[in-house]
Amino acid sequence: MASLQPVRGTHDLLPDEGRKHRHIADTARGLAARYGYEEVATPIFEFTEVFKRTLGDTSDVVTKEMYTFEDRSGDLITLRPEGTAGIARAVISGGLGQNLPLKFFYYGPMFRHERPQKGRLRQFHQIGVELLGVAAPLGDIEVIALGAHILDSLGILGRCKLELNTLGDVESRVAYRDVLVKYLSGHVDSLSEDSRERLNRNPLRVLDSKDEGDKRIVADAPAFGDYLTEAARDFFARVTDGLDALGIRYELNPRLVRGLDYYCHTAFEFTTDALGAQGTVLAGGRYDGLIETMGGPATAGVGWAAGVERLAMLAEGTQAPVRPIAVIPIGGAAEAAALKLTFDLRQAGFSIDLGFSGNLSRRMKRANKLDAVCAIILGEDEIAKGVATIRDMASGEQTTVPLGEIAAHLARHR
RNA sequence: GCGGGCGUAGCUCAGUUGGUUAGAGCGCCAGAUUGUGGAUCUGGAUGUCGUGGGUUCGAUUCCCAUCGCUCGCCCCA
Repeated sequence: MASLQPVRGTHDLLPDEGRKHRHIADTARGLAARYGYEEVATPIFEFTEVFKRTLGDTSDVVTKEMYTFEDRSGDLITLRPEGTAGIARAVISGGLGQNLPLKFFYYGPMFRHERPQKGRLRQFHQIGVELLGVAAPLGDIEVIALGAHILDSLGILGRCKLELNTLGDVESRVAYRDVLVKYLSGHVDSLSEDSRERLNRNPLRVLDSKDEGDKRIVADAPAFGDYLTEAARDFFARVTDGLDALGIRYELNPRLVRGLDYYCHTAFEFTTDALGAQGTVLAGGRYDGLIETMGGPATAGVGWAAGVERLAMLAEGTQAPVRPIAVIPIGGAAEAAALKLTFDLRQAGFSIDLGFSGNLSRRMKRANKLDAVCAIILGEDEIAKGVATIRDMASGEQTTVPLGEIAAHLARHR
């Protein structure tokens, strides 16, 4: 702790990158609103139990990545590693289930104690949406369409592909889990150590293993598709039909398994190969059992989350900084007048930069660096005549304007 | 959590086969221009050579540890 370094895996969002984040958040928020999803913000910490219960005791996120601490009242608190659990909790504690369906958008920091890498931080930001109370495939379709729409608006849909799978309903999963465990148990000696562990805790995850040996075994495993109930199969077919109808392209990936335990039916993931090892850009799925698991009424849910830092690395656009008008006093006598003019113009809705010090040349340089649209120059000559000189920074053209008419003269820059 | 690479000015990087004053470009500051920015020219300031320890007459250079970044594994957004 000798040197002043930021905590590992955290970093400062300075103006340049901050504007990029805002561009992404604003784009997403705007489109979400167009689909009827309103922004909500839940606390960034919750009782640890909220995440333990919802994410599942077997997930890595819960077992080794949470920032958990005891607060001064002895409560066990966790910094949220993702957004869905907090929203589900809010739905229950606020009795929001009375007003289904609920359509929420969120944006904020998340915390996971992972090894930092490109596109993987310990404090990172996610945008996400949750649709609660819609059990029909139309919900899955809408949520995926919104995700695709946002990626498209950010100009990165073309570099992503949508992978899609179904995890079926509980009945399907129980049936499949049995045959899968039976099959894998027959090959237990050839499985990787990780997968042997998964076999006990969460066998579906073995399907997702990157180990070459595991892949060979998995290749001959019974297919989940054969064990789907008719209802689950039909549900998934209606989702894919809907995507087809909207012209949203996808690839079926039977190996796509979600890391968090609360998912069922549709699982999807927009991935890219432009980000190295961190290929997932926007991912989510259906989680019908979640709210009930937490002690609320049975409530259907679908949603997704996307990493803002990852989106920022892919997206080209950014929010342009505000171009100010520079007010430039020359000499001590003009400063009082400049101060007053500055604050009056700000009240009138203009974005004004009043350099804090320096002579005319220095202040002009500052105006130029800030990309000011124009400079209002106030010197002794001007003050004596009750006017100001307004210089258009692009053309260099200067006009003399009476002090009382400045606001009107600048109206187009408001 | 495991393995590989890297760490020199605000930024991008050169360099030192261990030896006195560590460099460039960009940026920054000042001047040419005490009432005019962007271009140009001139000058200037920068650094505990990531940190701590060891070897050595001497370490930015070699060794160890540590922190950070990075790539892969893992996990995921």
